[in-house]
Amino acid sequence: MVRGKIEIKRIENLTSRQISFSKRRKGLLKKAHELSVLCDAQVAAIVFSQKGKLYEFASSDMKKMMEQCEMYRHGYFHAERLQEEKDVQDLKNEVTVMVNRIELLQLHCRKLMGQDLGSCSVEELNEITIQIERSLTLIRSRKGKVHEDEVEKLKSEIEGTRELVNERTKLHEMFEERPLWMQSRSLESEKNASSSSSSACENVNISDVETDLFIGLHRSQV
Amino acid sequence: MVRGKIEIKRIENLTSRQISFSKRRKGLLKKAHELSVLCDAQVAAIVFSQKGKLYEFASSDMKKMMEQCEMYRHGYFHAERLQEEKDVQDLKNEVTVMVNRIELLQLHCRKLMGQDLGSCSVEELNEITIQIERSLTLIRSRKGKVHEDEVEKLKSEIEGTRELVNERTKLHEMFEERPLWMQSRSLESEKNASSSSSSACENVNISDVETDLFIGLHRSQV
DNA sequence: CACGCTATACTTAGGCC
DNA sequence: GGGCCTAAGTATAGCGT
Repeated sequence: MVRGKIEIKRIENLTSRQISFSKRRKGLLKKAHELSVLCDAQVAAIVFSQKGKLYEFASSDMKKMMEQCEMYRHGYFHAERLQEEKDVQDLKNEVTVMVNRIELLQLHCRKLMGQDLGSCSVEELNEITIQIERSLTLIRSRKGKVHEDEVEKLKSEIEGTRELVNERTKLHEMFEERPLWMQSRSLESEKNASSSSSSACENVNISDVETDLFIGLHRSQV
Repeated sequence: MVRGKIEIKRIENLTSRQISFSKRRKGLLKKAHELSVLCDAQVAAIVFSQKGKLYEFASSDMKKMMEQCEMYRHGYFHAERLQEEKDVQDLKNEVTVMVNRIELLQLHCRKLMGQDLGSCSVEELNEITIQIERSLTLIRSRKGKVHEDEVEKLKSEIEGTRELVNERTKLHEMFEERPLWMQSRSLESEKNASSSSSSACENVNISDVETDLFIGLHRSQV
């Protein structure tokens, strides 16, 4: 029956090929199984027929590996994948909500700014007017407050300055004579008045000499 | 040499097992190859030695499949994965931008409504005041317009009503005689007046006849 | 380990049911 | 398709090198 040894190349006769496929496939899986048992090894053999039918052998560990592989191939880990999709959907929803929120806020702002009033009913216009008048009151009161504060601040600054001046004056009083010219001038006028009217002549002369002296002192101070 | 047929169970002798493993492994891969060629099928055979060394045969398509499988196993498709991560990041950025946008808008709104003015400088307060005053003007003008429109509408309604009344009156005039008693009475009085003053008597008679004719025509039309 | 040998066991092409 | 038969071809256990 069987003559020469067969050549390893595609069997052209369909029937023969199908028969061979069946026999050899069984043989291969059997041998895979024998190998895995006899030699205690991890073995897998996978065969697809031309029609796409799957035949396989896999020793226990291999089986696990292949299942994992299959899981990854069919849209990787389902749970993970679903979670990711859910997260993305949540984010998108969030964005939508925000877009709406922004539009509403914008509309509100625009209405407060007197734009896009075309869609407003008379009631709405009244409400906005009331709101804006209230705003105006609030802002004016705030401005008033700010101004008051400023005035207050300036006043306290001035107060501070006056105190400094007072302190300086006090210090002058405590550690110095009152400026001499002040004293002398007042004395002078008094003396002139008194001298022109009726007083001692030597006194006038003495004050004259003293006056000269004071002028000199002032000039050196300037 | 080889006596009885061997039993398919783990070979206890290590050396024998290793030798068998080597021989049978080669045999298996050879048979896998033969099957794939002879029968034009997709075949893969994978063997791990106890030491973890890998030996395999895979026909072309299987090779691709296994590579894909490997890719999936090592953190599924890189490109896809990266794209997904990028998309998520983009969405998150978008959300952040929107959150900022909303905060700004809210602040703007609140300021326009006279709230949270604490942080405003005098200049800003002035700006807001100007804006609000402008708004007030716009809203009032809008209100005025709305009222005008309403008045206009009412007026035109009234006008419409009046026209209807006019039309009704006209129709009455066109298709109906003035109530007979009115006409007769006025003619009567005129005749009485004219005849009683001074004029041709035949003329008065002729007009009487003509009037009678018209009355006849009108009655047939109604 | 790898290779060769050899007797034996296993596989399988071809045929038939 | 599957099962059986048979003979030729193949694989391989156990041995030696």
